[in-house]
Amino acid sequence: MHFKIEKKLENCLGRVGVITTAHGVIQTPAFVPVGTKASVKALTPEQARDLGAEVILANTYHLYLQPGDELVAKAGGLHKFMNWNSPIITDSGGFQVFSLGAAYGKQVSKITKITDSSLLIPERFDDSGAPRLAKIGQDGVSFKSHLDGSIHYITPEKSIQIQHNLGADIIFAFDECTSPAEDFRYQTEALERTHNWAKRSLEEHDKLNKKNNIALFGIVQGGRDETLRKKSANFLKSLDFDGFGIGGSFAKEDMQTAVRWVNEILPEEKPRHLLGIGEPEDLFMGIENGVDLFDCVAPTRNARNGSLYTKNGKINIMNAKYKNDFNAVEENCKCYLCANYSRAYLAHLFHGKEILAATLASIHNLYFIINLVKKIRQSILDDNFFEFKKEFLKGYLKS
RNA sequence: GCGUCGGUGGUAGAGUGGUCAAUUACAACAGACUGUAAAUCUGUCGCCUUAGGGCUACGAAGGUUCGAAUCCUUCCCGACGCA
Repeated sequence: MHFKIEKKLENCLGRVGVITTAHGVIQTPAFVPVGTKASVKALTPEQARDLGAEVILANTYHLYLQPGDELVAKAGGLHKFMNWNSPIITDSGGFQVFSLGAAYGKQVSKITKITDSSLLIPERFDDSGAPRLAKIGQDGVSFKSHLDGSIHYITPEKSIQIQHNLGADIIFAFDECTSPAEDFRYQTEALERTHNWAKRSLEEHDKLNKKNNIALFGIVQGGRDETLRKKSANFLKSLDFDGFGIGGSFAKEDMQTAVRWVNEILPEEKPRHLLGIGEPEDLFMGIENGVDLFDCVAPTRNARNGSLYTKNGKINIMNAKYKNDFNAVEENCKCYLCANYSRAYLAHLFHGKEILAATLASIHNLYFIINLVKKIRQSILDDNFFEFKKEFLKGYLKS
């Protein structure tokens, strides 16, 4: 993998670049659609490619459980298995440590509302007895499969081995994504663990990467604490990673400062991936603060649930007012949905639970988000990032 | 015409003397969703309300009872059986 910066955004951390991999280039900043189980839900790879995706992100834990990384290796690797011949990134399973662990059965996710104070009270957090499918052990994490209840112990070494079997172009170190509700003591302990796992991930990767065709990114954690975040960035910077992920579950208002603290420290010449973030306002924030890659399930999940992006904010296509609306979801949108179908038709597909609804809505949402990042990229090249940002957010956030 | 069974909120379908404005499902209406346990989840869903409650309701009309969707009578409607 090779990363080249083409232009920088003045007086801040933003930049435009190109990542070159064995399976092609990624023009950064870029949005990476999520295809957890080797499939961008509801879309064929051709559809994903046609709407502008240059790279996708799949998941180590889910593919390890089903169909198994060895089967994927036998099939000739992920690219061949799923017929996606462009770059692929795999996440390490670190997010599942969180989503199936501390967050299991709770309202917490990538973004936690800071107003929900009960989530920020440390005393509350002795819930070790609460049911969860992931438990952190000495050496790694014990997962109980949500598919059949079987137990699987994933170590950093194991995660890297699985990812090499899958054969993505960019892979991630195994980490522990923490909840913002954890107290400082726990965040410190978890960060030490993540750092230890980062080193072990790197060592295992170096053993396996004989052909030198796979890039490994380390993941910065540290919760909402400035010293921990900076400590993490400095530590990871000292190791020989090809790039970095910025992880964690955030209170929305903490995200910008956390990203900035980290990116001011991380080496400029290596790409940075803000993990799991992708709402329009977050994309502007991240890019302005030096993020090169974003992945997020929001466009595809929202699409399947009838929530569609427009330049005037999100709309719920199931709302009664769209039943007789024969306009496109978004006027002048060049996506396949808007070029050919009306709001009324899409609303009908959703009300009728037609499977095509998910496909058409996903095409639109992914096109919208991918294209938004492409426009932001172009605005930096054209020296009008801030004007574009202001104009876009004025319309998008007004409602 | 006789007999049997049945008529419950937008629909299907529970309930069969008080805890029933009525289980549940679907539909409807709205909201949420950020490294995918997610084609998922949450809320509302007779009318009015100063949110305490008030009012009208289980085919219709009478009746029994302190009290009826629930019991009785007649009528109307439907399905099936016999003529």
